[in-house]
Amino acid sequence: MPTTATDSARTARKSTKETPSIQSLDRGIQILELVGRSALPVSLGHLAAVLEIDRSSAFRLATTLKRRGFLANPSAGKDYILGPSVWRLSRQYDWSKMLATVAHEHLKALAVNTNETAHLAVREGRKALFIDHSTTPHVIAISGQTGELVPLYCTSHGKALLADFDEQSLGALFGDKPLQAWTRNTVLTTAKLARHCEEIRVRGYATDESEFLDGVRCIAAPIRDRAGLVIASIGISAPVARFPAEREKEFAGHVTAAALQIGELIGAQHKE
Amino acid sequence: MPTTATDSARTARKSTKETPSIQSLDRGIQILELVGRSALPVSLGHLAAVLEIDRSSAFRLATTLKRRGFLANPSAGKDYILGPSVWRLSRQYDWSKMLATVAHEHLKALAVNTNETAHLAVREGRKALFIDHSTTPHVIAISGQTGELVPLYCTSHGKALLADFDEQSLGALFGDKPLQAWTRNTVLTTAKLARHCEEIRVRGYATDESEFLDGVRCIAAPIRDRAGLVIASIGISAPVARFPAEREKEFAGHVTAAALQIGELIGAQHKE
DNA sequence: TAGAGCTATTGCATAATATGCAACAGTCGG
DNA sequence: CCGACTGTTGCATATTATGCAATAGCTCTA
Repeated sequence: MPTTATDSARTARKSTKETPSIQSLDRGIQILELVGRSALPVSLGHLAAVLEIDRSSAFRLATTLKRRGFLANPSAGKDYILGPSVWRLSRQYDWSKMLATVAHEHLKALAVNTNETAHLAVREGRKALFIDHSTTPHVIAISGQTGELVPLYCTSHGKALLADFDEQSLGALFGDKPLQAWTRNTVLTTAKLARHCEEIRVRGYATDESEFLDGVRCIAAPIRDRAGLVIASIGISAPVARFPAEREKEFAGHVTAAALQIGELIGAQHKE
Repeated sequence: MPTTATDSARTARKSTKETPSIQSLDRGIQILELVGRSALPVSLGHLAAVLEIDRSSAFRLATTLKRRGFLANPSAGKDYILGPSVWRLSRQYDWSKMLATVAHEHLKALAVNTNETAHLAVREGRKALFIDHSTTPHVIAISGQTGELVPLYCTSHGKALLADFDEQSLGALFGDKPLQAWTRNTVLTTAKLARHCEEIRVRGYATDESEFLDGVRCIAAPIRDRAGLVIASIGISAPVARFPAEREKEFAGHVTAAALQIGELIGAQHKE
């Protein structure tokens, strides 16, 4: 079995270090990934061909997956699609926990690199929810409360999360209620907000020039999944004194890099 | 290995008939299910205990799963939570396809039992989308176009999908635009619609008394996942001539039973 | 209708693979 | 500093997954 040797060699150099992977489980997962990736139902032959294993093996793996509800047969015939169990699993789970987990090290790195407080946020209705943060030992620090809800339209995280919204969607989201002015800089119209969003899409990051809290500047970048959808945001906050305009580019670099890395982690997929 | 013998015996008598299940893949899936079900991170020892396998085996299975991103370790330590891959899989997938698949046989059975056209629908914004249908050989039949979009507020499917909405949420959904009157019976206010919804929650099914198309009566029931959320609807349509009031109870029984069965299928989970 | 060519499915012998055991390492709490 | 616990690795064994080959079901076409 020459394939096996090559395979384990590739696997070995990977992440954890070198605990051997269980072959049949790994193959089962590959089947799930393959079927999940394909828009059309996948035939048994196709599975076997891609994994380079015998049809009978593919059949038995697929059958096991089907018994557990991870695969299903479209009404028509015998090709495979993902089953209800995958859905169930993802539904009953609190994903912000997972996000926080995989992103935590990057968050910490960002805090260290910039020497400022870093936050991780997701959208929750008309608010941004901080699901994790990492501080640095500063006398004056932006208090980062994980679990805190802040408005979308006047924070860097909020605006990063809105990056792909146009004026119409913004209107649909915020309704006709006027936006509350938190500081002199708060953006108050969806029209202006839409222009901000456009800029965010172009630059890759959002700013908050004391639009929510006086004396605080923030930068945040949208985290996108492999399909390009914004699923979260990562950024830093600092008192204006420590965040002069000339540092923006430097900070932005760190923030967008972190966002990209996390996005790739979420969308990560092993070869073969 | 006495555990193994007992285990395979249990597995063998299961569903599809008797193609043997692949042990290690099956165990890996059990781990996923277990971790997915648990609110708290799961320790290696716990995994081994529940599956009744050795700690080392559990470790190797979990490691394989982790390599593929199906498990992850919370920032803290070495316990397991579900990983990003599960999310990815569920995200990039069109679930209405899967729903149609698992529900198709029930849909067909419903059409046969009632001898009328049966439909399966999901909510798509402010519309109900028919994702599958099954007809019976009638001269006069309600044409069931899979892929068709119909209004939510004046169809049995639509109202079933709105079952858990109160007047406020209805207002948020439909805005202040007045509802279009399709027939003399169309419900035109969110207040009245909210009362319908309440009735649907109590009775378990929604009706359409020619509120969208004259001369057509429909019944539909919400399909709920294990958490109780409405995810789809199933129902039948018939010309008024074939659908006298006295048959409503009979039809409703069929429809709600089908909805329940599909919901259980979606939420299905293997023992052990 | 028969048959060719396809795909799914099952039987079986073999060897590779997953497994349990046992030893090791790392961590926490006293 | 020691003991109890959990995670991790080595290794020998036999269980288990695998590939091959044969069968069964299906579709298309001649």
